[in-house]
Amino acid sequence: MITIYNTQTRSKVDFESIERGKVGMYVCGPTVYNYIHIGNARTFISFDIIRRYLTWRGFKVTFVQNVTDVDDKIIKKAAEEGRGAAEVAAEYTDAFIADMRAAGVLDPDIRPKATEEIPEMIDLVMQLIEGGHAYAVEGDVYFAVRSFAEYGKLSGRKIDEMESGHRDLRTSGLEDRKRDPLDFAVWKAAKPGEPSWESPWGAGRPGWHIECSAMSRKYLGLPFDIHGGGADLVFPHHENEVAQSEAACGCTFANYWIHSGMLQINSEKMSKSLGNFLLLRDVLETTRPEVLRMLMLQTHYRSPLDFSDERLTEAEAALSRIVNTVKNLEWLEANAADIPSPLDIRALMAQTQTARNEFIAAMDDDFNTAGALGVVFAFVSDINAAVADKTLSISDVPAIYQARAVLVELMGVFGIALEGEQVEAQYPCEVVALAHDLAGYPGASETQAVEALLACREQARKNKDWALADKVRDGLAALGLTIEDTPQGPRI
RNA sequence: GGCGACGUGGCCAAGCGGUAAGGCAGGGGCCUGCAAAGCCCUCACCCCCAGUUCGAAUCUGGGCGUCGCCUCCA
Repeated sequence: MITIYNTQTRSKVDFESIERGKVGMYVCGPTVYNYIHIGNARTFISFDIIRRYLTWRGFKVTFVQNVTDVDDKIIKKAAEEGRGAAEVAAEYTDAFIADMRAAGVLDPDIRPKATEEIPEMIDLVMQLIEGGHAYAVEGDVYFAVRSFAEYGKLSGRKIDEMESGHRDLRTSGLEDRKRDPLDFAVWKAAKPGEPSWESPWGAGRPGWHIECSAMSRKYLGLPFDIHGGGADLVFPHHENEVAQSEAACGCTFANYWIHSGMLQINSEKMSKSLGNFLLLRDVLETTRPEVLRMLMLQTHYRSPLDFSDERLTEAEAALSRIVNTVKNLEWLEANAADIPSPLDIRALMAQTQTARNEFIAAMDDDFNTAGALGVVFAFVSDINAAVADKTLSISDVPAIYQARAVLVELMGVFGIALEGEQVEAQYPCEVVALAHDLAGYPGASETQAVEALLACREQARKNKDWALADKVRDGLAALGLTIEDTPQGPRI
């Protein structure tokens, strides 16, 4: 059973998807007015790992991430640069997608753009007005927070407390048009020169919050399973999404709210004023994406994560420990000799099994990547110790192969590909997982050992490593097993 | 002022009532032509105080400290 910390209940709860075996997931994407920064990357990588894990655990995940391509900041940027807002948005949308791919983040299944979903947003606004949850004022439309009794339930705030404690709610004249200072715009009247769409309230554009409400509803339906984003979006963005969506449909919006912690640089908040604002693309100039991921894996996704060059260096060293072990195992497989074995195969296979189980236990517990990574390292130590200074026998190859396959598989769940050619355990992992599950994996059965051995030989043949392939065949022959190569593959 | 999070070895970090994972760095040894990698050993009374309990890093209360959100923000 997977447990997830739900922001709304502020507790870890068992995860049950709405539809058995399927998960609908929505993660707020960026507003494309600049290249994304390393903090954005933390959030997106966190959810990439969550998505990969759910997929690996057997869920069919539908992952939706929007691009907010119409917004005040984009308009401002365009004005500064003397060009169109659409042009600015298009440039940074492309850059965003390129940056995500460079960081090893899988593409979402659906990546809606706000500007292409305007009719759905207008529909939603109309619904809110009809339901008495929103009102139009001179071309603007505001959501009436007092009309939604549960306003504040996600972020744990109460309307009255917010108003009494709020600093400067009534400073601008604009606020007077609202019935309540906390009411927020769901539709904004266009000023001259701004991008706009026709609507029942005149030319204008959608408010930020309504975009996500409309797009998530359209592509996932309500309610859906998981809504995610950075912790700084809890209020007001997500709170407002809940209010709009639930006021309109009269149902629950999202069952689980997952928020990733903020990234800090050298223990300080990242901000332009502090001069410590790091773009993802700049970091990736000098850092491999696996190393960045490794750094992020070492901290739980909900905790603040401190980013620094020192930590990057440490992450690189840590990763190389795993890589070295994989390389070592590859070498051992290729150089197994026809001699009596000094290796305790059963122990190694049991450790492989334990590692896989404990990895799952850690990840099932609210995606505890740091704990899971600890399991991986413990496994690496087990392997290294088992194999240290030994000349291995042909008969050890299945156990070695399995250990390596699982190591690669588990790191693959994190989105770190250790190597791709020899072991077919690189992502998509669900295929591998399925195969293992069907075989009652992991176990130490002869059948599996033989299968692993056959796979090994096939790989060797593919690499035209005839010496190794023949060694495997001879080794099996010595055990009384004869391999026959058929058009469908090897058979015993 | 309101809401919330956190404080574990030199650094990072898991831990969710039963006697401190893991990584990085450091020290000693082994292996090695040298090195790298690796192996073995070594390095913590978990911010302070009080309480609950047979037993607490883990629960409760009170301190001290750090940070985040409350405004656009991943």
